Amino acid sequence: MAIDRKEQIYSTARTMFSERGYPATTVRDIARELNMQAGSLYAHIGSKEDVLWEIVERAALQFIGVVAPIASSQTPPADKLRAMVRAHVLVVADNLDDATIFLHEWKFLGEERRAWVNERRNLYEGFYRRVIDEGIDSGDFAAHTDAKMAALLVLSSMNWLPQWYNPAGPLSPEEIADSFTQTILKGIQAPQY
Amino acid sequence: MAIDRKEQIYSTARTMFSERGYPATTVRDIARELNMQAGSLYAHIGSKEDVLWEIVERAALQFIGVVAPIASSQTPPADKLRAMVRAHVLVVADNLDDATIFLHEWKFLGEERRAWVNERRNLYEGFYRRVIDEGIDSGDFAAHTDAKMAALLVLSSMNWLPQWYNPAGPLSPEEIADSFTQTILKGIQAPQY
DNA sequence: CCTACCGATCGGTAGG
DNA sequence: CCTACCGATCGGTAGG
Repeated sequence: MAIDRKEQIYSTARTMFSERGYPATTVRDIARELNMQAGSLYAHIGSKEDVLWEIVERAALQFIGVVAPIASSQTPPADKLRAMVRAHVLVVADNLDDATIFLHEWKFLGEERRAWVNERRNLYEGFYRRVIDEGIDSGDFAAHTDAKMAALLVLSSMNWLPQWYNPAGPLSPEEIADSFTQTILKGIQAPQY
Repeated sequence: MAIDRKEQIYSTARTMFSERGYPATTVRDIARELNMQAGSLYAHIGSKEDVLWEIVERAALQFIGVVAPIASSQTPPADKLRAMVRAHVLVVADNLDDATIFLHEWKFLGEERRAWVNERRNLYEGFYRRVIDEGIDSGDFAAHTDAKMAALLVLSSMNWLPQWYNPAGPLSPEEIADSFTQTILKGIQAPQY
């Protein structure tokens, strides 16, 4: 059984960055949890920021990797949006700490890395904006729908999820996703004749 | 013109706590901005945490103070919810830094103060849960509405607002509030006969 | 992975 | 409000 020290360091960092935040977590906190000396960490990591970066980058690519194929598929807009939100919520539920760090700790990265994150965020948000535009064009969603605001409503509910979601709670990720999308879809759907 | 040093310190702290976060802001950062020595701050403040506390407490009381009267008024549920969200968004728009700090930096307070914040949060969220319950009872909202999830949708959109709202942007606070509540209200309204 | 340590910086205080 | 300073701690490195 290969005990991968590097994985342990990242796992501990994930928990601590998520709970206390990046600046309030010290390399000594991480080392202590693993019964190591602070300096010994640097046999496995480049810097504290490198650890944050790897977590953030991984999370960004995971969200995009899961949602992009759905966004570019040929599916009716309402079904597509439902599938995207569901995929997103499942990733969050399985990677709560990564999602929290991705949403709140990326600002402590250096300038270049921060710029990279911003690009991916815009890309990701575009997926949602576009499905809603598709729905307006196809007549599935009401013509007066403000695509930007509707996308923001979807993204807000997903981004706030890590703050309250409890894996031990009564609601499954699927139920949460369905509840949100059901209300929002009904809220933006075109009048039925 | 009385230059209130204490107010200047709090004003600077508000900006910095909001932008960099509490742990990443040092008392020397605040002092430097005001052309003071770090030690001189302590003629006006008790501790760094006291400054955070005063900001968080003030924000909490402001949100509750503005929304509670509406929540307890005799108004049709849909109108009431609209008015509550509008009041909330106006407070956020006028106090962006306080809202950000209230939402994200309160966890760096000591245990007692953190508990106080948690109580007010629950109280505040209850206002929204209850209006939605009222609407379900009165038949204004669909009987199958999940009040908890609907309230969460409202609160999520409001809580994410400080992350993207731009006072120089094209949307007024009223327009933002109306857009969100319009979609959500339509999403949870009872079928019309 | 440890010992030992670096320069820098932290929140805060004493004494004017 | 400044000077001068406190003990503690920070991220990180050298040299084994």
